[in-house]
Amino acid sequence: MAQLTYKNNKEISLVCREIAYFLEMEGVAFKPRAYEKVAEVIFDLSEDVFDIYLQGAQYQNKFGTRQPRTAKRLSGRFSGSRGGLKALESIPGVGVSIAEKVEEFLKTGKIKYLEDLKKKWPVKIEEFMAIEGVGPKTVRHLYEKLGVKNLNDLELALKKNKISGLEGFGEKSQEKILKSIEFHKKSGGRAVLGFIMPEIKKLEEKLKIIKGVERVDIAGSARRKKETIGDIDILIISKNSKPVMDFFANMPEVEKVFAYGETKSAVRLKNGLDADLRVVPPESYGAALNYFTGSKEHNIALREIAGKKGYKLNEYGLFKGSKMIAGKTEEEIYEKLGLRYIEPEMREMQGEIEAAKNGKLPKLIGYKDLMGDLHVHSVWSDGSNSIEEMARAAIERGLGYIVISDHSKHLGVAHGLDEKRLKQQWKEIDAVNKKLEKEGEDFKILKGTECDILKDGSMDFSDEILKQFDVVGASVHSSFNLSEEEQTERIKKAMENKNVDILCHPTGRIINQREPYKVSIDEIIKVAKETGTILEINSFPNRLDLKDEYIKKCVEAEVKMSIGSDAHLFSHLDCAEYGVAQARRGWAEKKDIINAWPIEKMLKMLK
DNA sequence: GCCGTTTTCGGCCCGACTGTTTTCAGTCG
Repeated sequence: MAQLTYKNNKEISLVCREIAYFLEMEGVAFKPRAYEKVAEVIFDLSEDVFDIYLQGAQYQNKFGTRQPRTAKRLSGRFSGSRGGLKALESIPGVGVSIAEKVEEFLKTGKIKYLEDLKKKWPVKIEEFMAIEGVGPKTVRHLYEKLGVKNLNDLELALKKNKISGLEGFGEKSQEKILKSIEFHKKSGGRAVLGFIMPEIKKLEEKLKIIKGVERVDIAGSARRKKETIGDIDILIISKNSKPVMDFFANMPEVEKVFAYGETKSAVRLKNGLDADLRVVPPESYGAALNYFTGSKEHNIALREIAGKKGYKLNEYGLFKGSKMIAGKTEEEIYEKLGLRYIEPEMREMQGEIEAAKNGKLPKLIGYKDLMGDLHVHSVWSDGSNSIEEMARAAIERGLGYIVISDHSKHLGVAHGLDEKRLKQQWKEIDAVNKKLEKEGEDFKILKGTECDILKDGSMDFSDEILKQFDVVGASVHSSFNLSEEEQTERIKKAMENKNVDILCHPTGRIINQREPYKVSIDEIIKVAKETGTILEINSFPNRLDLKDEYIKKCVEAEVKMSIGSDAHLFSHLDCAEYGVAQARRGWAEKKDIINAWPIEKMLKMLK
């Protein structure tokens, strides 16, 4: 095989997307959608396309019985894959032609087809696509008429007032594009769901009390519980939409109104987020909720299924001819399509449609299933509340146990505990336990630690100390920049310690702030299985570490996980909700999460 | 360009809103 250049999925996804844009620009029918679809699939793929091309083998079962076309054409029957073109074609949406282009990209770092398009249209297409309201057709128009090739050119043309004179463009178009560019320059991407949720709930409450509003639902990626959201989608049931729209567009939180219609409005809020509002009548509630929840790809798949059954699905209902056969609830729509009901957190085109068809959907862990919290801090290290305060807050939330897991001495900035203070802390835990027991509380505080994994993989406490804890968590808090091999070895060594029960926030990422450290997650999962180490789903809103696709891998590998709030303040205990959401996005059931179990069973699972 | 419980041709999700039109194309979700 010729020398290959490594390309990650993002890069491959991007070139497919670029091709899609250029074809769209040329007005080519259907092809753009084909490339776009592949771009999305590859972007979301957890395996590297590069690896699939090289090996292909273990990848085969992921998409079930899907057979590559070339294989069938060449030999009439599929004879297993060892990578190459055939393996690429087993990726959904990839056929002969796209497989060849991906291969070319891996072999030469370029795709002639795309290079030719770029020569023909020397514009920075992906730059333009980030601008709200500008699509491929507009780009073509601007290039042909004004020679605009990039955002700088566009800004210049706008400032010189050149756009509004063009055919099909007026004053407002010019204004709109200029505003979009300005916003794009200062906007910082997506908001962390757990951080923005309080504001969303406030908004929801405000809308609920408008006269005539029967129901308000937050849909979109917030309902799917994505880690971050790009905008807020709100669905309202009301027979009279006008007052709702008026209220919405005139709220003090609104900075700018993009669209104002009878059933649909869109605004930008002062906090920088966009909010879309849709008002529908009660009989369409389920259809609208389904449509507005997404994901877009999931919706498209549903509509395709509807189409094949001779139905039509839109946000108003499921129709056979002009007769509505479902729409009031989401459940009846799925049922009429021959599918089991799919929870919002799973609607990401990760095989849920297939599973719903075959009755193989998991019974996801529920938001009320947690019986304890395995990751709680106190004033003993960097927390803000006492052990007793944390315990009482946990009791209020219906939990039966918490693990006080303060930092170890190596983490000086967090006031980590040394052996001496540790002994004192244990005394306090015993005392509070006794006090609570006297009060008749059925609650237990467990002695734990979030012990640093040192650079060489050894632990910050000796085995002699570690074995005295009820629960030992181990975390990487330093030396983030090791090579993947070194970091993986370091963590493996910690997991192999017979006293280490839980690997905390296994990849160390902080959303919108810090990339994960380089580590082989597959290796970690393998070692977790071998050593019986639990992997944590850290629930803090900007950690959510493990992420959903890794959770799914754990579920498949039968590696057990824990959900920890990582609370540094009693109110942070509520963050566990986001950990559960994350677990649900990773298809986890109660059996996969050890703190959804009673305390005795949970403790037995530890080393 | 991809795909198949309408299988190797002939389809491809669907509707709202905007701006510039006077019936529609472009964009978005």
